[in-house]
Amino acid sequence: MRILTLHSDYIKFEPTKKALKTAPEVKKEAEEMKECLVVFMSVEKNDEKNPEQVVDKLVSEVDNIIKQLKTSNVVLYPYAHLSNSLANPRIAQEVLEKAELALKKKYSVKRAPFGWYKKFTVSCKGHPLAEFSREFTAETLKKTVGEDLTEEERKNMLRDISKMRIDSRKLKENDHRLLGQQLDLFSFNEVAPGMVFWHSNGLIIFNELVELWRELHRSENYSEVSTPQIMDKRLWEISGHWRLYKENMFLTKYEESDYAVKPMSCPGGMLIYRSRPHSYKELPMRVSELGKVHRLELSGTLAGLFRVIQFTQDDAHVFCTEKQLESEVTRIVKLFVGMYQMFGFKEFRFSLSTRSEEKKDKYLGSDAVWNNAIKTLSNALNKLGMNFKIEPGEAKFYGPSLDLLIKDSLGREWQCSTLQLDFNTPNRFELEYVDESDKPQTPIMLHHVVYGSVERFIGILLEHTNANLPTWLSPVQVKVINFSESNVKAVEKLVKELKESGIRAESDLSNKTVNYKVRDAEIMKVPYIIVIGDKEEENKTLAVRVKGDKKPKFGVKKEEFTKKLLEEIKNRNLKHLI
RNA sequence: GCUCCAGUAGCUUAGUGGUAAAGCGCUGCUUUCGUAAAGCAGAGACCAAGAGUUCGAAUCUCUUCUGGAGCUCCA
Repeated sequence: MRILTLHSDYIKFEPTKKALKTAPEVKKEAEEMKECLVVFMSVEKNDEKNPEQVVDKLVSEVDNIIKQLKTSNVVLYPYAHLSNSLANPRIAQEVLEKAELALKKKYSVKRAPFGWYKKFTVSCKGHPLAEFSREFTAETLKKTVGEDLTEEERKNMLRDISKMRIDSRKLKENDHRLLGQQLDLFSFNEVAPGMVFWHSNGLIIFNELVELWRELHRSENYSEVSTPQIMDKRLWEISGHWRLYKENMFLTKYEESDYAVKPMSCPGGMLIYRSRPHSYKELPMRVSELGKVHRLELSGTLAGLFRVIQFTQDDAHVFCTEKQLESEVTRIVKLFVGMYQMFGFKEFRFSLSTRSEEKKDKYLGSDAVWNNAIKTLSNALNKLGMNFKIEPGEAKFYGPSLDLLIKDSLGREWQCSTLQLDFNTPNRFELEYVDESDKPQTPIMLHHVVYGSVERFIGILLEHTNANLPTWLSPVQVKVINFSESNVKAVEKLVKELKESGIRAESDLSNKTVNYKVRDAEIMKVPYIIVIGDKEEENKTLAVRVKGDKKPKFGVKKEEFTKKLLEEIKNRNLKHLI
């Protein structure tokens, strides 16, 4: 809420015409008050969350001001022009009415009509305390007063935020949102729209994917870095984000300076590059960064894991010379293709995103630079014999990009991996290396992501496989079930041994029938189900049921099972070895 | 953000004006079972939040929040 108070000799006002259709009817008569405090006020969007608190705050502000003046007359004057983010009129009127009631207990109050155009004259006294303006909201009130919630407020609030239900009517059976709930992988909560709460099972998948990503990048000589989550506005001005991406960035403050929560990891990475001089001998220099990024998205675009506000980008930056560019592009394209074949995606194609002519001011860099970049990308693809389609107007603001589109088991196309050429950022950050003849040169930069967003990739993978994940990705790899109470110890021993050899094994010792427990493990998509009964204890073998099979395999030797399973996990096989 | 739709127990749903019903899950007891659901009993929701209409609201109206479909945007 914003208020402007004037200690006045008199005020006269008269409604002329309705400004809002919903405004209550009033008499079109002039009203007047003498020797009063005129409070011009506007109720703002922020106040909607807690109108009562705002009323309290308004009353206490008026109290404070009046204490210093010799008057007990108050005129409440709704004055929308004080703000450009007005509250809903209903709420504004409610606040106004409640404020009037509260103030009437102490003062003689007049209220100008809400939702009407009014003509008015006012005579301000002009002494030092005659004019004040104040701005406050429910939140700042909370902080300034510093009071804890009452027991009841806390309970109501907790009840309010503790639910988020899926409307499954229009979702397919294998929708990742439903699978995520069934398999206890992740959830969403209204306190963090568009941000994932990873449950233990889901985080296992997440971490396995990250581990694979790390292995791949390590083997191609990437070094991994990590940069801060929020950084000073100046950095984003340098990078160009402030001008071209500001509306998507979360802003915050630290000691009077503006900060932005990173929507991309690149600018931070540039500062690491700049932290010491570089030689041409270091190039190509490959750096990876698993960055949590936040992007303000229109609320209607959010969709499960597919589109979120906070996500994890498996970013990488390669700094190289112009000569090295094509071979780096080729290498990265191969990296992409290899990766998706690993997950069993067989169909894919490339698309080359370029600028559109109409919106040239939305991009950084000259024509020559752009044309050159596009040429390099298409050359590399042609040499690899990969087909691609050019998509004008799809490029990022700093350079053209090459996207890998994969087709999932449902025939849908997804863009996950992308490779972006960036001839601009290195210039803006004045990145340099020293060449053979000891002269400073600007490196060319490549950005690339393999998963794109780890969150979204998990969503795609869940639907692609209907959550029948390969063993290496399964949250629980082996479920061990006891036949009767006498077998509990044998089950516990086996689970302990499996865990010690690095297998994610769990027991189910609950007082249920074997049938029931097998069914439960099948529903939870556990790849291997082992039942231990007296027979197994006597013969020292295992009865192993592979997920989906109709019958178990009896008489499996424990050592052999463990060995094959470890092999399957280590090689990240898509198919079961047992 | 816009348009339309939805929000009832941990989950799936029934309940269209008289303060909530069921299945699964959970807890307890019985049962000791051979590869997709053993039996009985019990606990558990003030119906997303707020306001309004009404003698009375899960149910009608409005607002807010969140989710879904589409538009738009994107990793």
